[in-house]
Amino acid sequence: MPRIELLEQIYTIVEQIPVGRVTTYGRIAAMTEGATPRMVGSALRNLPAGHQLPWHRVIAASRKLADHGGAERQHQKLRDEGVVFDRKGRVAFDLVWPD
DNA sequence: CTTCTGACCAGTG
DNA sequence: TCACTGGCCAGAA
Repeated sequence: MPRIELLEQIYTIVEQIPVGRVTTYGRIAAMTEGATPRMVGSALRNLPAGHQLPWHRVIAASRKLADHGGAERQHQKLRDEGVVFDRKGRVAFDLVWPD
C-alpha cells in the first residue's frame, strides 16, 4: 500500500470520529491496510496548517492523551465538546469509537 | 548502508 | 495499576 494512500485512509477515518467521541492510534491503524500506530501518530503530527481534521479526538490505547506538544490544547478541545476525564486523566470506555 | 527517533502498543512481573 | 521491554516502521542524519 503506497504511503500517500495510507495517509488518506488515516485522514478519512479521523474525519469520521463523531463529536464528543474519541478513538485510538491503534484502532485507526487496524482499520487501514498496513499502517502502524506510530504511523498514525506521525500522520497527525505532520498535519498541514489550515486542515480541519478533528485530530484532538485521537488518544492512546490507555485512554489517556498521548504525550506531545499540543496535549494541553487537545485536552481543552475535548473538554469543550463534552468529553469527561476521570481523576487520572482517562476517558470513559463508552466514549471510544467505534463501539 | 547504519543509527536514532518517535502524538504507539501488548505482554510481563 | 504502574514500570519496563521488545517490536513496530517510515523519515531524518
